[in-house]
Amino acid sequence: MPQEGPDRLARSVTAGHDCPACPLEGCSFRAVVAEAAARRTVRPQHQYAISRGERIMEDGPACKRIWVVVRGLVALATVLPDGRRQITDLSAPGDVICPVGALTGTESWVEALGPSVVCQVALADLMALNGHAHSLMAGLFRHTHRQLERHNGNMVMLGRFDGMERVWQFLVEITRRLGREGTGGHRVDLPMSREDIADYLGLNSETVSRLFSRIRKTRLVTFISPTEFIVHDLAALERRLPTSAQPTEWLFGRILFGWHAPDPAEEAPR
Amino acid sequence: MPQEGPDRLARSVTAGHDCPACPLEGCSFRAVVAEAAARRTVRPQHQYAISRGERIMEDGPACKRIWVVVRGLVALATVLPDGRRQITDLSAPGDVICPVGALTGTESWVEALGPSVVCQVALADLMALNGHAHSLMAGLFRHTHRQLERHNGNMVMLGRFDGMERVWQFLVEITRRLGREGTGGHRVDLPMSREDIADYLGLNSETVSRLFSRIRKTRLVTFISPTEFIVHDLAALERRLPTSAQPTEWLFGRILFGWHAPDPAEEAPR
DNA sequence: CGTAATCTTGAAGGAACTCAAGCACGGTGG
DNA sequence: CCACCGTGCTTGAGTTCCTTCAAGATTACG
Repeated sequence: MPQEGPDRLARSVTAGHDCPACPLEGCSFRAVVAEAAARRTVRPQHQYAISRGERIMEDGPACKRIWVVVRGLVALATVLPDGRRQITDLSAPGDVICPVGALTGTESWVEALGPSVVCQVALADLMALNGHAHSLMAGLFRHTHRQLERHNGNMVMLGRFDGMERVWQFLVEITRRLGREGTGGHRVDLPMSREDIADYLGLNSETVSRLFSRIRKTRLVTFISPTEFIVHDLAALERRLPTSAQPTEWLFGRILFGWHAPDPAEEAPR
Repeated sequence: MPQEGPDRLARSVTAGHDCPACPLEGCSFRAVVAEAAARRTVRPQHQYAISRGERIMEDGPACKRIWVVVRGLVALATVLPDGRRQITDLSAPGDVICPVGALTGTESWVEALGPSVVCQVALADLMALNGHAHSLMAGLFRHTHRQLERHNGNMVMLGRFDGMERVWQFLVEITRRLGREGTGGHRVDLPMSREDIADYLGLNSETVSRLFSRIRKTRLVTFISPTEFIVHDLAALERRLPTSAQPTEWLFGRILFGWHAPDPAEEAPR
C-alpha cells in the first residue's frame, strides 16, 4: 500500500469552480481536506490501494465517508438485480467521490477500473475541525453542484445521443481529463475495458469496439493498444459533438414558433 | 396571477430526508424558506403563474435563484443545438428547483409542462436572514443530495432500460408522486404530452404511444383520456420494474466469481 | 509458451425510429 | 348547433441502428 504524504494528497484535491450559490468564497473542499491531512486527521492508513474490479461499498448509511482519488481511475456503478450495470460517473486523480444512497432494488458501489489509490475521509473527521462546518458545507455543495452538471450532461448523452456521438463524447471527455500533451497530440492511457466503456455509455462492448474501429478509420485517433491512444486534433473531435453545432437562427424559430430542426450538414465518414 | 399567502407556500415546501452528511438536524430548506416567507422576504409578486411551454431561464450566472413549485408540473430541460430535447428532472408541487449551469453547447431551462405556479426565491434574500447560513447550506445540500439520487436512477433508466421498462418506471414514479388514492386504485391527472414523456424517457412520442397501447392491453392501467389514467394495482406495476427482481444468489456469484445473469422469469405480456 | 481473457469482426435478429396516414378532441365561427 | 380546423394521439409500413450470438484474432499473464 503506497504511503503518500498529506501534501501529495492536498495537491491532488480539485479546486472546484465558482458558483454564486456557494457564499463562502475561498473555502473549498481543497482547503478542508488539506487541513485535515495536515492535522493528520486523515491518517496514512486511510489510503487504500485497490486493483481493477475491487469495490468500495457502504456498509452502513450512505454519506458517512467520502473518498478522494489519488491515482488511477474509479467508477460509480449501479447494478440491477438482473446484472445490467450502468457506470454513472468516472473519477480521476483529484476528484472527490461522495456516493449517495442507491435506489431500492439496485446495488451501488465505487469500483476501481484499474490499479488505483483512494483516500478515505470520514466526514466526522472533517467535522471535528472546529470552525470548518461552513467550509465543509461549501465544499460539499460545490462538489455536488459540479456532479449535477456532469449528470445532466450524461443524461442528455444517454437519452439523446446515438452510439457514434456517445463515443466521440467519451473520447473528448477522457482526453480532456486524462490526456497528456505530447508530440502529435494528446496521449491517453485509459484503464478501462470495452465493457467498462460500454457500461458508461449505455451500449454493449461489441458496439463500442465497432465504433472504435470506425473512429480509427477517420485517422483522427491512433490506437496504440486497446487501452492507449493518441488524439491528434482534439478540436476536430469536439466539432463532432452534437453540442458543438452552431445554434443557428432555427433555434430562435423553435423557441418562438415551434419550428423543427433542419438536417445538420453531415461531414463525417460513418 | 394567483396570490397565495406565505403560509400556503411554507406548507408546500418539501421536508427533505435524513442524511448523515447533513450535520444540522432539524434545519431544512423548509424552515429557511418558511421563515423567508413569514418575514416577507419572499414577496407575493415573486410568485409566477406560467402556462404550458413557458420557460424560466437564467439571464445571468447560474444558481442565483431557486424556485419552489406551488402548483402544476415543471421540467428541467436541456436542448441540443439541433433541437433534440432531454428532460432531466420533473418537479411537482413542493419540490425545490435549483438549476445548475448548462453544458456549453446546450440550452437549459425550467419549463412548465402544464399550467403551473412557481415561487422565485433569490438566494441573496435567503442569505439575508442572519444566522441562517447553516440552514441554507444544509437545505441546499439535502436538496442536491436528493437530486443526485434521482439522477442516478434516471441514468440507469436511460442507459440500461428498454422502452417498456422505461414506461413502467415512469408510470410508477408519476403515480407515487401525483396519484390520488380513490376507488379502484390511484387516479393520476398528468399534464404531459406524449412528446414530453418521450423527452423524459429518451424515446420518441410514437414509441411512447405504442408502449402505452401495450400497457392498456395488460388491464393494469385504465386510460380515461390521453392525460388521465387509473392505476388499479400499483404493486403489480412495481413488480414489472427491473429494480424489483429478487436479488438472488447469482448476485453474490457475480460479485465473487464474475458469473453472468440468468434469464429473468418472464411473466408479462409483451 | 500455453492458457485465459479481451478485443474484433461477421451475420442475423429485434427494438426503436422515421415517415405517413387516419382518428379523436377541443376551440372557433358561421 | 354543427361544420371546420388545428393539434395531439394512434397505428401501420419500412428502415436504421444496436444487440445477440458466434467465431477468430490479439493481448495479457502465469
